Amino acid sequence: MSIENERKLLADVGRRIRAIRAEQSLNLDQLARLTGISAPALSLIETGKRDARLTTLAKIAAALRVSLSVLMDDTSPGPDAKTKDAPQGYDLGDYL
Amino acid sequence: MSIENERKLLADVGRRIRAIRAEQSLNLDQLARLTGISAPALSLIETGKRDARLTTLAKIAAALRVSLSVLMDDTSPGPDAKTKDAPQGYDLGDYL
DNA sequence: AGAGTTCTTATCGTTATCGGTAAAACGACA
DNA sequence: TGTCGTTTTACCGATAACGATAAGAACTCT
Repeated sequence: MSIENERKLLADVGRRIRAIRAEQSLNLDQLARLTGISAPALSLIETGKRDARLTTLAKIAAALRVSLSVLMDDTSPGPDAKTKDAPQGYDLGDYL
Repeated sequence: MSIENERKLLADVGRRIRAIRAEQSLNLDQLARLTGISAPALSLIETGKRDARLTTLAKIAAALRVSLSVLMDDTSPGPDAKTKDAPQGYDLGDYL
């Protein structure tokens, strides 16, 4: 996890939240009341400037009536990511 | 989002992390070195006692080589959750 | 230009995460 | 009963999230 990846992750999740909120024609104030999260905090999250906690994201997902994984949605076809079950191997060399 | 649901969410995510870590035969110390997160912090997260930030969960997911949504994995068939795209309707009444 | 709506940014105070370290608890196994 | 490996818990200090509030941008109307 590089620092650029972290920024990109936060930006992506924020963008996704904003898109879903727009689909439902909610403004920040309304989503704030639905979630109990202040509008400024939501703004920071949507613009990728804040590293929200898990329960915060869960509140947003619940208010938007989508699952948490929809917000994470890593359907970016990275270098052949299997997205699930890759427990074998993992040769750590003498790193550990 | 009730406070019980939040606790359950943290416990579930923690349990899932622990399960995946066990599959790969990693101990907390090894995962700590892979993620840069201290072993005590990982322990708190896995036992559902800490509300981790998004980038923290992302580091764990990366180290375990699974996608973030695998950690969230809300495949618990709740009351017919569609898990995606439910933007219509949403009658907020005069609540807003 | 002025008013209205929405979003952004800033500041303050409270609380929580997080890494580090160290100590305690829990195993298993001889 | 011991020790070893692992995990949990407890403290510390630094950083950051979060709510509240208020001020600033941006954008659209008339």
